[in-house]
Amino acid sequence: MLGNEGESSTFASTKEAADERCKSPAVDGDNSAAGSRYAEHGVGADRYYIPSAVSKQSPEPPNPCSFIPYTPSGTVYSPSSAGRYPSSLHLGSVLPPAGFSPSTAGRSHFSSAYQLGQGPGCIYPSYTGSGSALSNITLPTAGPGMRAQVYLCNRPLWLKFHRHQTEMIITKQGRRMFPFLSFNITGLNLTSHYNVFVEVVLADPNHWRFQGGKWVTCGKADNSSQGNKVYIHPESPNTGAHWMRQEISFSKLKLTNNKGNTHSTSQMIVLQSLHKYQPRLHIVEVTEDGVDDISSDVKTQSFTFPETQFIAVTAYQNTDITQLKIDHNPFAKGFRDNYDSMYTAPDNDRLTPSPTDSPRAHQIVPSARYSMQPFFQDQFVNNLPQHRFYNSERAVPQTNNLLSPQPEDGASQRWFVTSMQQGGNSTSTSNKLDLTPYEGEYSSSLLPYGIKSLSMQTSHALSYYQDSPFSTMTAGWGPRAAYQRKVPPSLPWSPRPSPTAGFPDDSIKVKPQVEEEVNGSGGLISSWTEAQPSALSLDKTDSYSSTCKRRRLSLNGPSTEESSNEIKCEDLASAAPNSSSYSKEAPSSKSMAAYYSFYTNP
DNA sequence: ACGCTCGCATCAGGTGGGAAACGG
DNA sequence: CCGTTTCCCACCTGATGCGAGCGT
Repeated sequence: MLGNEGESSTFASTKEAADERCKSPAVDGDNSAAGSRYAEHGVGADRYYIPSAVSKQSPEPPNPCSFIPYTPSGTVYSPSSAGRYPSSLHLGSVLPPAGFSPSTAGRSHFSSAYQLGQGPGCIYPSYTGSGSALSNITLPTAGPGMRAQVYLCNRPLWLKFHRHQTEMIITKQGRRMFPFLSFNITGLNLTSHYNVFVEVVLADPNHWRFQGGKWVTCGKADNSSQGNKVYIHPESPNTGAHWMRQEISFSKLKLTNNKGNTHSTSQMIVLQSLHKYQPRLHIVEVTEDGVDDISSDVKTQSFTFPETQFIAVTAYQNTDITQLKIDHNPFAKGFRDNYDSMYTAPDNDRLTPSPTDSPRAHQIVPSARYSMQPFFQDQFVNNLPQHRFYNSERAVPQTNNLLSPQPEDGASQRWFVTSMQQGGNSTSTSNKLDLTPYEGEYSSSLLPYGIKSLSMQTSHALSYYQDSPFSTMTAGWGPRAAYQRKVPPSLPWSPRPSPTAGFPDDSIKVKPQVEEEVNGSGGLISSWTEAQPSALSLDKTDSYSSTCKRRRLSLNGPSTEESSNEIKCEDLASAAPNSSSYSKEAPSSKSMAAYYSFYTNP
């Protein structure tokens, strides 16, 4: 479809910066992204980020370029990533420590680390033939502003969904995404103006079908689809300072299958059911009047987060996804059988949900909510989000990473291809792998949060938003107070603590898996892949499916418990490994330190 | 008396489920 | 016949408006 066709072309087509985009960033990003995507998934990608400049400079071959600069960090990953995905994934997990420790170092590190960049090939577009254009595009190191870093604010939530192969409902009138895309951006020129928009491109050349409890390919994707594939952030154009001041949320973005709707096109992205898509974030420097600066191709930067890929559906296929949506989407509270329990018992829900749920909150928290300041962001980013940050380059880098890890780019590509061809399974597997590591990180943080928040009280008033892990962080910060105020009243559930109690078990259970995964980079992958299917089935049966069923069937009485357990497990598992990494990372600010320590300690 | 804050009610919009309709 | 899509439903959130209470 559109996306595929050419990212470059797509972009070009895209109104705003089509021209420019074509040239560069977009393309690069796409490619890179794609590559990373398949190879690493989100995980790897997140972790690895490359300087935008680099990535842009040379998408494909570029990798080398981007790489070079970041090599150092790259090296770190390379080992891990080098081998294969798994490794990369691991890397991601691993990297954090190394890269993270120094905030600054961390960044560079990340950049290199991030494979996310994904090579052109990875993404479907690339499939079509990626673009040389991309590769050609070179980002000048461009000014300071050019080195943008993007952090996926609600990544933990995305990872949760990604694990089960995210599904997004598309309706005639348009349906919002959930989780929705929310980013924190750094590295822009404060005074320069940028257009920020999301493009959704075909993630692979397959048509998907849900059979036997899992997604399998069935035929080729319909590339002929037409319709808007780009959603421009309503606040565009705006200054770099504006974009970096707070999280950039695309919560209003709607997905539709109604090609005929030209009116609402600007607000809706037209997709085809049962096709897999990959959202991409594009940042285009424009003139003050919002006109793309044609003169500078370089000014376009693209970011792809593999964990945000999803399959468009008109009705949910996987009950796990349905349950996740219900548990985390505030608007779906009405479908929570154990609504009460969720608050009381399931920290997980609360914890996870809230953080995740309130992607906004997450996002907001870090930036807007707390009114993070640059330094904070850096810290934040460096510490936690590092993984998440991507430089525009990052995309390339990712590829690089992939490449790096794998000496042969081609190999990486093959891998991608294979995965794609394989179908959901392979992809899913990879995803899972990636996810785990990341999740671990996040989850770890989350869990603690959850626990704390619960005890603290927050969530309630805060509801979804508060939950965000950051909230905990916040706790340290001023904001928290506010939350507390509200919470008390609403919080009937002092019980939260209990949930915590529950964690231990889950955590323990989970840990083993995580460790295994982490340990063998190569092994991990394999294990994951294998696990996935089983894992999925298991998970479903155990946690989600049970939950789902319970909800619908009310099979399991204590659905809440199950759900909570699940969540906990995930979080905990991830947390454990990560926690260490976090602790390792040096929080730049005291608050951060406290924050981390807080989580880690538990 | 004026201004501010808080609480309640209302409305618009979003969500998944289920059944019906549609198409191959 | 089967899979997919569409429509309607009940429920929930969030934003907004209005009024009451309180402080200056």
